[in-house]
Amino acid sequence: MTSASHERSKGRATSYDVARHAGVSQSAVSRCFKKGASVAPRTREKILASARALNYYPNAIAQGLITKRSNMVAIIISSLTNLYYPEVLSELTQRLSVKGIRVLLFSLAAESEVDDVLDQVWRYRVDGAIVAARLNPGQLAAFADRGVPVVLYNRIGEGLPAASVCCDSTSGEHALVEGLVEAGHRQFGIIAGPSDSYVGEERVQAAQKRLSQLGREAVIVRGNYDYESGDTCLRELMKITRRKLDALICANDLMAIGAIDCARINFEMDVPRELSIVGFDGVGPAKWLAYQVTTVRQPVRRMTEAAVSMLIERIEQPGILPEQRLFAGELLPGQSARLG
Amino acid sequence: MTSASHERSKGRATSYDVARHAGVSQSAVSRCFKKGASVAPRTREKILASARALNYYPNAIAQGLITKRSNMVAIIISSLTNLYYPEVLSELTQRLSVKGIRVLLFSLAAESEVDDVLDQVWRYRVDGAIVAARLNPGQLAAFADRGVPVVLYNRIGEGLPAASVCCDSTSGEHALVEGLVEAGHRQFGIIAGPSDSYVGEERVQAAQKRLSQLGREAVIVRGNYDYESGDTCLRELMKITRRKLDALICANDLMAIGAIDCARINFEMDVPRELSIVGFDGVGPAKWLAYQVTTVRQPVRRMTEAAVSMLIERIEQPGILPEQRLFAGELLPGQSARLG
DNA sequence: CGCGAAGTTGACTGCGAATGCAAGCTGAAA
DNA sequence: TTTCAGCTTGCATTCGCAGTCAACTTCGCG
Repeated sequence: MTSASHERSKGRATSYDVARHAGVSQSAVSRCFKKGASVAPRTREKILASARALNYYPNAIAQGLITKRSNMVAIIISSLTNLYYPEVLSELTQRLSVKGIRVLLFSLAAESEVDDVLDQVWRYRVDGAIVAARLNPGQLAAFADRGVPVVLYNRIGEGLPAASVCCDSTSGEHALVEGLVEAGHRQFGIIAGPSDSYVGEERVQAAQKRLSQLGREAVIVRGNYDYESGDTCLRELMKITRRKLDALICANDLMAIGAIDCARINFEMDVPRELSIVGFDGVGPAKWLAYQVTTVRQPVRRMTEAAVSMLIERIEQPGILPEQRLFAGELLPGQSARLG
Repeated sequence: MTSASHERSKGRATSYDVARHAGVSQSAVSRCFKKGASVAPRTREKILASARALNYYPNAIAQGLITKRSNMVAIIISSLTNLYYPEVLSELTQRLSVKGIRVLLFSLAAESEVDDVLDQVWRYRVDGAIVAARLNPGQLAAFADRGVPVVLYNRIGEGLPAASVCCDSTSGEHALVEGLVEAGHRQFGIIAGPSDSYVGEERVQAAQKRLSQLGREAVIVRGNYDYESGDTCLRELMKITRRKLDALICANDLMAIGAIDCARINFEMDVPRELSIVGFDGVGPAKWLAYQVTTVRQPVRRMTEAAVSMLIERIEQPGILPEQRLFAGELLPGQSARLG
């Protein structure tokens, strides 16, 4: 049934086995699997036939050793459970795969694990890395030190310049804030993200700044980016503002959704009539009929495409200067807020 | 600033560099990084100091070549956007990481890509694979052929026996169906998953079988596992049943959520009073206040743990017989259905 | 002081493929 | 037929590390 065991059942066939089977040298076999190499058509066919017969696949490990290119990149993501990252990860993986690059995935349960993860990253001699987690300056420097190109995703280099792609929080938050102010909201609240989230802080600061430019201010509480945070933070804000809150700006969609549910179900408020709630990201559930969150959608496809091409550029010609690509988010009006 | 360039700035330090720096042989360095090896404490310290000074990290690629163990496993997942898989992936990655195993991630955009992915899997000489995608018998046989252990996740081997972990659909669906029947529902509908989903088919068959045992039958339409499917399939069912539908069984939570929204918003029905809707999986959003889906929760943590330990067993002692581990799901009553 | 066991250490080889170099081959022009 | 350019091909070496084996230390004990 399954293809019969050929000559050497111990271990997989090597290029030498194929060479012997085809009556050529190992070099010829090697060249056969490298495009642009000089091999006569007849020879190539003969070798490929032997390779097929022996079920030969070039050993990428050995190739990596000699060429010093593993064709693997590390993707380091803090919390995959964030609902926003799965889409990013999936996009990145598929785009890299098209370029012939494999993904070595590292998922962090806690920030403290970064150093352990980097240890592994160095050992595996990855050609580059895409990082969606917080790196301290020392960790970032280590990449430069070792000549491993990095592209930060929705982060910027702290202390050192680094290649990065980000979604511009400023224009998005400004648009949201302006809409809310124009619509006549009076008591603003903000649910921030965890303090180690770069984009989270940026979003909150952008919102705050625009609010104060327009002569308003907001009460801020800090959440954790998850659904429950939306609930608990909204409760806290309602307490602080004595239920006067009528506009809520959340650092991401998931908390906005949590807050919408909490407002409707626990406080029996009408969203958006009595309370406007806005988010950020444009994740799948934000579009669900029950929520239709007013939010800013990150252009994930373009961002991942940029991340991949920036990384590949840097792998192919090391030493390119750091570059930061900023993508504007798209305002999705939704139904969870009254905008002017 | 960054650690100065030592002797050889070309490329990273090798075990020879460390050996020279410490005045010992390369073998000694190698032994230093392998636990249980015989090295005098003084020597070990001297070597580790040199390693630190030179920023040496053992080359996992070279190690893999010689030991024939890459310490990498492939994880092959069909659609990461499924909302259920991110949690699985994150769990798997972290559990494997604890065992010193790295994850090479393959995300399929289409079923047709499986063969291309497998090609890469063979090349990278992974120690094993965890597969949450449909494999045909030939593809499964290829793993056995090459001696690469596989564990199927929520799938079973078609044509060949294979190690697998699954969540038992039968008992879960039976419980749901029994509850719905006892509560006196009369017109049943089922939204199935895509036909290439093993668990999807199993769930539907289990539900159907129990329904007919209890003297009921259901109208079935096929969805795609996503939110929109819940909407479109519910509309179709309402048309077919002329709005008589009062119990809806969905093959997963995401479609159940889509159906709940559609029922409430488009058909202005009260869920669960007029229409009971049940799902399967127990994904995060199913617990959200707006839905509180009546569903069966898969014990993801135990399942991933089982998958990892089964895989590691098979890596360490090849030839263990195939084994199927079936986990019972936990009925979560929720608020989206009236159960008897 | 001698002897053997246990503990350390280094030389050497090989994992599987890529590649520079030189040799062999082909065919076209002279 | 001779000659030279342009392809093909094989040889030998290299990548970085693990593991075998033999040689060398050390130490306890008689």
